[in-house]
Amino acid sequence: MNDTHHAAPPSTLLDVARQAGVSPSTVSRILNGTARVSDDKRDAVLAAIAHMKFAPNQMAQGLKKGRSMTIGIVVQDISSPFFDESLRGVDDGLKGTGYASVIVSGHWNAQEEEDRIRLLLARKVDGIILLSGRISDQSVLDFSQQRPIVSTGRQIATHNAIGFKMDNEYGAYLAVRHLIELGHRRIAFVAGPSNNSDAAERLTGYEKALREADIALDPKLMAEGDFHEASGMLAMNHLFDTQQQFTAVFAANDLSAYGVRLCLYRKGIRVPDDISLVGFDDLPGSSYTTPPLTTIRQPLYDIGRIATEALLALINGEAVQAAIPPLELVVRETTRRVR
Amino acid sequence: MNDTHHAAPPSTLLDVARQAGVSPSTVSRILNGTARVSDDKRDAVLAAIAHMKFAPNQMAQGLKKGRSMTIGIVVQDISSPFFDESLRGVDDGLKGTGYASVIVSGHWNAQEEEDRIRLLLARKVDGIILLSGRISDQSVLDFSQQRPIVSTGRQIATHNAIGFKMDNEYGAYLAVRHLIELGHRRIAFVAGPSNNSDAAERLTGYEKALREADIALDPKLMAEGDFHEASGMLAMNHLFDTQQQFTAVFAANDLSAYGVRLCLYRKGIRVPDDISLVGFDDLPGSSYTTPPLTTIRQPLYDIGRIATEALLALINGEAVQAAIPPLELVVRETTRRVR
DNA sequence: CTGTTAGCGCATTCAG
DNA sequence: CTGAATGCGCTAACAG
Repeated sequence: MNDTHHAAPPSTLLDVARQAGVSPSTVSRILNGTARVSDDKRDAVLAAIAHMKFAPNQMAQGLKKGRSMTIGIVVQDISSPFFDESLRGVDDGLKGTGYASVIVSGHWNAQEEEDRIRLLLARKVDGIILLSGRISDQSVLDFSQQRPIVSTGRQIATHNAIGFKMDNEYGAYLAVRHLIELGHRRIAFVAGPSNNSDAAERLTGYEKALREADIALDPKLMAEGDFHEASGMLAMNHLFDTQQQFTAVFAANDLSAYGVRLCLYRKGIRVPDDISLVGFDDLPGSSYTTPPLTTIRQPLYDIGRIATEALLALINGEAVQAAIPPLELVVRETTRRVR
Repeated sequence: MNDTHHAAPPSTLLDVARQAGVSPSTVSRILNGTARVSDDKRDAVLAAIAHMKFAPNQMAQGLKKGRSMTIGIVVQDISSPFFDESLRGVDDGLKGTGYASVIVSGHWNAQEEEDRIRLLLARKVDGIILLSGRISDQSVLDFSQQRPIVSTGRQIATHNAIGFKMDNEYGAYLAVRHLIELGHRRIAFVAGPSNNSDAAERLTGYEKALREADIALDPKLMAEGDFHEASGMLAMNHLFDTQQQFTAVFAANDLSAYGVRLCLYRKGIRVPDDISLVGFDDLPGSSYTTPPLTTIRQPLYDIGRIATEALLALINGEAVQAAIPPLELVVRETTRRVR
């Protein structure tokens, strides 16, 4: 079973010290730039390091320094374009810092999310970024006693935990107002899951825009989805099955807008000629749908990037001053003036 | 600057031992099930653990046991649906194993990829999964001297490194044959980057299918893209600009097919009525394009999952027997018989 | 400028 | 069944 000839036993700092004829501390000093070292010794050590392809054992370093040089990222779905775009921001934010990240998923389940966070804490991550968590603010605050935490989707600000929150209500309001300005008055809404706070806020924005335009809210024009494509399609089918009349649809996120789009295609309804469609998020794929999707742009990449920079600041005890770009309407080609 | 009242100083195994009135070794034994312990002491220890919310420091454990319980994943683009779908497979494969993963990106650059791998090795990951690497097989073999490696896209099999390879040529052949069977003879090809081996193999498959049907290869019908949407659109524009005639397009991957689709939409060309389109990958989004994309299904999720199981087996010195489902044609709605 | 010493938190001999 | 002692690989005083 077990092969034992794995070759090249990883060399240690001690090996390097011996080979270079110096003490371990000298090697350590050179590695960390902790103190001045004479040129000849330095050269010898560097040569030994290169020769043995030595790289310090990060677990040992971490144990000693109390810093793992690792941060934890909690997402809810590791293969959703929504999270992945932010992860790219995190990745870029970490570039050149020496930090690596371990990514875990809460799968939209509060219990699992807490378990994962505990796992990260046991791994001694130096900080945590929470992307769209389900757990309570209080939990976050509790966890932040152990390690600094940056979270999206919540309004917190302590010495060890900060949160960024997008104004979902405003975004939805922008989307619907755009439709209203184009002359639409019968505007259907494919909502997100009611137990999701972002979804709830977007609903509020929808309502607000209608109210402001003196358009009566019609519950029959609203169908709940779950933020995925299939649910958008289902919701739309339901609207048609119940004979609703409308000239526009606002989907609570781009993914469900894709589903709506497919339903419309199946029914031979043209977009935007017959019906206008607006999404929310502006996922990378939304500029390449047919036709390109009008949507509310959420700065996903920036969120990841800024959260990372904020966390690094927290870790280093620096003051954090983070500003995330606001949501904005991106008019593409799925909306047009009602005839 | 630095706040020092971070509260709840993480308790150690020694703290637990003291609180329970036993020796550290006893606590360790209970934690690891290493030896029998009397019930009363066990209860006391368990109580102390619960009371102090103790969780063993994984860095210390790792240093001691020589196992970090972490595996490294190397992708090329952290926010590409292609990789993310495989990452989901990895995530599921790791579930319940106690392993966590640190994901790094090589950004399609061999040098960066090697650097990242060295980083992972320095972090003492217990194994590495390489998703579509750019580095040479020899490099992989060299790295595998230090830790087991499972890689996709290559044909290797040593005691410490195994590779899984999809038959890209066959997949492309399937795609083009499908088009030919529908009566198409002027089939354009939007290739992938020529320095990418998958792309090269897909080109070979395209050529093979044409040859088999006695259709002369027309270089003017081929345009090189880079696997991204924009390049698909550009390539298609180029084909139109140079007045090429064709009734079908085979795009080397789904992303570029999306770009092709948009170009066609812009020109008012209907799919599949005027032109048929086939992609490659079957990304999650491809069932929701308008119309849903006919493509070659690549078992992305399974690849991640199976690679993970294989790696875990390698780590544990078990025999690995992995079989990845073959590529298959998924006929959806972007292809139809030529009129 | 440099070597010696002492742990970081834990698992594992080795005695009892 | 259980405690004392030792060391994983590295850094940080502490002396020179």
